[in-house]
Amino acid sequence: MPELPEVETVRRSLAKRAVGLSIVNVSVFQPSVAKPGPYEDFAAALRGMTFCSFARRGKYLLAHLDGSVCIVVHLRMTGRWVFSAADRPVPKHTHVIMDLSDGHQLRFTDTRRFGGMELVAAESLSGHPGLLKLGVEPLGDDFTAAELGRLTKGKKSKIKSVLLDQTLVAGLGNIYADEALFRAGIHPERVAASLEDDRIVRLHAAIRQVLEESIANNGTSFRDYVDGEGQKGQNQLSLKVYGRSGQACINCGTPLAKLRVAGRTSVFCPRCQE
DNA sequence: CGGACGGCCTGGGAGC
DNA sequence: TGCTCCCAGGCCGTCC
Repeated sequence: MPELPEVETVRRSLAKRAVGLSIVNVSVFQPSVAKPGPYEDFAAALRGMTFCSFARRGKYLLAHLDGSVCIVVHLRMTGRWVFSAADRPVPKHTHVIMDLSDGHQLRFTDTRRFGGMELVAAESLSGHPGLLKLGVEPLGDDFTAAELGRLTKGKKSKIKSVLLDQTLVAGLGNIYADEALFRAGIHPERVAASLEDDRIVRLHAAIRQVLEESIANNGTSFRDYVDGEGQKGQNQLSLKVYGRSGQACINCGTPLAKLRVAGRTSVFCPRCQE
């Protein structure tokens, strides 16, 4: 499940490999993932353009071309965007292939087809409906403990819901929300407004810590995630609660509990988190 | 406002 | 072995 650290890892690998290369040809095999349609126009518009830079906002990947156009990519659950040798076998569920000027290819593959790419003019980027509503970048300077305090103030919803709300903090998903709450000792169902100042400070630090650690480990490859060169990450080895329901808490040995919060499975320690 | 739920999709695993 | 069912969870839309 690509969340902020995974998207950031893809961004870094693609920036390393694809910046400076231009698009020779675009093949679209699944029109619904290439917007706006018709896909022939999508392909034609990209032909001849050069990748200038790769940016990230929340879980969105932004590929800037020629300073005038941006490919807005969201990997959702199972999306992959991989720089590949052209003679490597094309994986099942590959929906878009871009042939690059050095003979390599950029391949967009997405088993479940929740993800996709959208061509947006640079001047319209700030008005993109997905990007427009995004909240603060959790690794940016604007995300302070005081800011987290403002975001939770008066919120009657559960803290897990707040952390997953992309319009408040952009980039956390189920894995890092659970991991951050565990490190901060906070129960996922705690009402956000009820958190004491010291808990907010701990949570703020925990969020940045779990994201930074995961980026350092090239992301979490629990199921489908790979980076921009098809490599798995290593952060799954550092997870303390996600996917460990029923196993012993690393702090106190209590079996980790599982609960459905905000429609998602939440794993936590019933003793360490309150 | 907040929460619950369905829809979008496929594959892997459990259970029979 | 093979069938059915459930689950994985990002985001949007709808409804209460």
